[in-house]
Amino acid sequence: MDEVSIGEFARRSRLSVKALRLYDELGVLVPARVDQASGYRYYEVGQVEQARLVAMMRQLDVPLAGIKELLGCDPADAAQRIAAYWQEAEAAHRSRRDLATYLVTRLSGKRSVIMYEVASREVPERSLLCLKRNVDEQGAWALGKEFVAILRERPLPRLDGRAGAAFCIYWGQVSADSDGPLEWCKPIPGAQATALASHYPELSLRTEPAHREAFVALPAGTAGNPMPPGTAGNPMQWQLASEALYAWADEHGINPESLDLTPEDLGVRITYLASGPVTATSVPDCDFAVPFA
Amino acid sequence: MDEVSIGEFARRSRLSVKALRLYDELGVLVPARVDQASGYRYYEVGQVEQARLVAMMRQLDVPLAGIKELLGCDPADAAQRIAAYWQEAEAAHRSRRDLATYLVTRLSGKRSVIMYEVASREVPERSLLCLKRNVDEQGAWALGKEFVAILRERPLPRLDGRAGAAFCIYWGQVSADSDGPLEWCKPIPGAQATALASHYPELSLRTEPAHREAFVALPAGTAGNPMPPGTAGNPMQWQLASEALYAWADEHGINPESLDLTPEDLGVRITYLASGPVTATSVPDCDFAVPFA
DNA sequence: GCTTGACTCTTACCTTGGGGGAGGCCGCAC
DNA sequence: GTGCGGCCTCCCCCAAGGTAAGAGTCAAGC
Repeated sequence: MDEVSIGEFARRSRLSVKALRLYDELGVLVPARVDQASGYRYYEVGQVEQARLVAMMRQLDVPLAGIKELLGCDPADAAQRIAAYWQEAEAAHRSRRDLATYLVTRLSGKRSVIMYEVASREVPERSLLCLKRNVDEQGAWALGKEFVAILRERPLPRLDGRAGAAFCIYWGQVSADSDGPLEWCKPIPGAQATALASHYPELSLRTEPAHREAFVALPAGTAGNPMPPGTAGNPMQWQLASEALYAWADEHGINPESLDLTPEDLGVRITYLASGPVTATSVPDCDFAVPFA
Repeated sequence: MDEVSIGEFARRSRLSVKALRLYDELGVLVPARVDQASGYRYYEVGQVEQARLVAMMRQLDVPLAGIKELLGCDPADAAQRIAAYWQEAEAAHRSRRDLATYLVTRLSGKRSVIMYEVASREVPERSLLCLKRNVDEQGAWALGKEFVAILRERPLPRLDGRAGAAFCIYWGQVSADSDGPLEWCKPIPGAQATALASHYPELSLRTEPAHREAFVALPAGTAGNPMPPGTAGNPMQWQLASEALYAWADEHGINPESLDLTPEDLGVRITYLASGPVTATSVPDCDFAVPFA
């Protein structure tokens, strides 16, 4: 018989007996036969391959529920999903690497560590088409998608580069339990503002006064970046950005209080600089801006 | 007063109230004052900085016990330890990246994926100075250190390159619960074997018959590499290596059974090719070899 | 001074992916 | 028949919190 006991199977698959029993219970890796009387689990030798697959995925920290799913779908599909999963893991790792670098540098005695380059820009008075709503962490994603969808429905005159880039403002803390308003904005040419706005009944038109902003460019592909940054995965990146802004303000003799930055990062504007469409997989570049007086 | 309640402190530090209470309990981050009557925790505003430090370290997956330690020692020391910790994390990540690549490639339909280059070599009859002992996962490290220390006590004629490189053989499974013998070996010139051996009473002398070995070079800096590979952190790398060896055997018409490789990787020889001394921080290159008939 | 609502306290249970052990069967060799 | 090792289930344990329940506290408004 090419049937082996759980202990033998554990040796061959390099999984622990304990893990195998758990995988059985969760339906991730079920023994070929379970003796009715004794409850003994018997695995077929051929199952070793699948067991090794499970072991590898666990090594990649794929949760067991995910592994179960992946084993269920066809290999090519699974490959694609693992690749996507790994891309996320890579992004998270890069993000953590930034943080580690910052931490080590700062603890080494450097007084203010500049991880991100800060710059300031003048923003002229401009007209904005806005979509503002109270959303929580889940809704943040959806709101951004909705906004993009509305804008894409009807054509809009192109504004060059950053001038035309959409951005969103975090008016309140956006997290699982607090749904502070989130406002998506798209600058439009002032001359045609009223005319254009009438094409978008879902959006409101407002005029933003001229002001100055300090901003940092956030590296592309950092975890949590694609969408609700600070909401999704990566408050640390925000923290590094804030830190950079405070250091910059300090250096340029700007009163940190006049910097419109609360500990909760209210009023922060994230501008999405993606040239292509923002999809679930694309990772737009973005910058983190704060107006100041 | 620059004293704030736990909720306010949570907002400023971006930590959850629950986490703060846990950190208090574990002594990682203790409030400046706890009201005797009400049990309310009050933090000083100045503690925010330390709280953010904790948050960052947690983001890097430093365990709370480790954070507590790091907060205790001086910043420069902490910086160094975090840097070391991060180097390990980087190594682990590279190792997982290899695994992800392998997994995706294999699931994409490639029949045999060669992650590591396999080659074979003729090993002539040679004399070995050996230290063999039953050790478990903890002891594996210690045994290697002991071996190196013994050899370094007294001079030994230099053998060039791989010919002289020390290696260790896993005669039994080395893990937390099974302490299969581990044997460290250093090849010495046959002519002077007996004379040399008399200088090392702690080591035994044996002659290894001529044989052929299939081997793969393992990338440097992979987690678990530095020392007890397969014992410490990284069975997956062994699995990829085994996989590569099996594929190679198949390709070269070698009966896999004649390959001296069990599912438990018994008899595997790890050769350490580090040119410098093997220390706690150096990460030697190594290869994974299996004799075959 | 009282009420109300927001805040905080403790306690206890849930999560993921197992590790460890106790107490009880099972099977095989001698 | 008697070990001995392997296997079973059941229960408790870990990190690092999240969530809920029930009770006590604080501070603002009236």
